Amino acid sequence: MSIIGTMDVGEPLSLHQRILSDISERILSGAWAPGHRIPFEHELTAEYKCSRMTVNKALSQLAKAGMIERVRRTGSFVRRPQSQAAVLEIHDIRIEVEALGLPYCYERVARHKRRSSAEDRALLELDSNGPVLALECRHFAGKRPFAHERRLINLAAVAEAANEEFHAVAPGPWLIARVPWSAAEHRIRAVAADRHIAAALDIEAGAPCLVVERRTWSAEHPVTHVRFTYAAESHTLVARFTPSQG
Amino acid sequence: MSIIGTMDVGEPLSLHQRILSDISERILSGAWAPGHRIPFEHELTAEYKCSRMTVNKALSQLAKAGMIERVRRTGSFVRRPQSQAAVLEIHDIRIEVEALGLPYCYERVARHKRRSSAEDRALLELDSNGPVLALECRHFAGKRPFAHERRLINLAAVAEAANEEFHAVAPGPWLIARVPWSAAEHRIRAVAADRHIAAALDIEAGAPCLVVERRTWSAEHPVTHVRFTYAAESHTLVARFTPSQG
DNA sequence: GCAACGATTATGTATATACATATTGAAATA
DNA sequence: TATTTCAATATGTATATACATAATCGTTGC
Repeated sequence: MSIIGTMDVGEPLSLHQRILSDISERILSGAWAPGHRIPFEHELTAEYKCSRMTVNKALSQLAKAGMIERVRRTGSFVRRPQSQAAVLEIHDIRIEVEALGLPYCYERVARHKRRSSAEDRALLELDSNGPVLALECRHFAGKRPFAHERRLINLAAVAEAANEEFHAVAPGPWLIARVPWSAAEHRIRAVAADRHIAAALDIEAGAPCLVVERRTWSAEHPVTHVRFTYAAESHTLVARFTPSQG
Repeated sequence: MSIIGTMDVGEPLSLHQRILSDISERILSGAWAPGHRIPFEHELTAEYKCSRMTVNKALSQLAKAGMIERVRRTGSFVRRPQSQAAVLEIHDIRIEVEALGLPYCYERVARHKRRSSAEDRALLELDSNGPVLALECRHFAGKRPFAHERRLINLAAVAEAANEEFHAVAPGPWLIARVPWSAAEHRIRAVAADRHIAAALDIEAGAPCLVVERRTWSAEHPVTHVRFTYAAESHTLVARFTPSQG
């Protein structure tokens, strides 16, 4: 799946693809258990009647994906699944709402430009007290509030944000279209709604909420920190697996 | 990072690695913005004084990773980051607890073997009413309950589980060591603790909790469904980024 | 018996080459 | 002018080859 890419049954697979899917299928089905030595390159060369380079490319890819481990002079071995790594797709909120079949609506609640406070610097992992833009927004699914957004943008990294009101466009898509980001860190946790959040999401204070925080860097520079808060009933994150690697 | 692998500065990079890191660095830094046409293979061949095959392998890898898009006769182009995909590592609870520097302790609360009920079949996505093993466990960090586990195991897929009491070993590691799994789906959400969970985790009823549910398949067969519940203060999931793909 | 050494072997990396394939752009034709 | 055709071009895939590198095995020498 993830490693192999989509397998169109119709078209003729390339040799590379065929070797890849054959082997990973045998591993994932359990036919070749963890620790099993898979055939040597020269054996696969014979089996598939192709050059060693072709086999090598496929096995190297499986090794990079973490499904097998290769050791010189000894052979290639099926690795046991180690960590339960999953790919979590965190989409734009508009897309999530529209996937529910509900009309999406966005509201900018507040916008402040200021010198970064100590708290701002902690959230952004910023050294200097340069200017930041603080935003508060709400995202609606139909009439109901779907998510609350509290965001800081480092104006040293994204100067043009200072001229944007964010009345019509949400800061998330605005930033994605503009800033190539190179790293991000997400933190996901459950919290009880404080009064402010409860009012914004139209729920009871103390009700459980899902909080997704994201910090984004672009080439070493902190770009933005955002905290999304969802009412418990409104939202579930779904992560699809990947089987491999340690 | 994810695509490039760890970059040891000390050792001499292979040409392949050098091309890969050079190009992705230029993309991630923003020097080559989304839509930008990166040099043709024959130009890179000249720049790095290597064969086209070497360049091709590197570019193919970047394309597979979703950083660039390649179109014949036209060139290769930097893709814009589309979805905020993040890799969420869901480790074994013992490892998480020990990472906190606390002693880990496991308790099996209950164990029932039964024909699958309608609810069981819904959770496992099972068709037939074959036998299942229902387990309830608690995981401790020091003296405090850290997580509550409620698990169903499909005995049709893992018959040997019927003979295991799970007194000494937690079902998670036991299964991982035995069953090669090929797919998993995670659902993450916030809930209020009901009375049962509240008692198990030693928190107030109604307190916010983080719930991680996982369904696992092995070669088309449902293997297990597990629901972990964490008290809000005790746990934060951390997901690291990946920049690319659509 | 044990350490040192070299031969063997499987993988790692790179090259030159060949031909297939998709797309563009210009020339030829209707 | 509109359409078809064809050559040029960049990528896609595969081959044969070469040499490097790491680990193992068997032999030799102490």
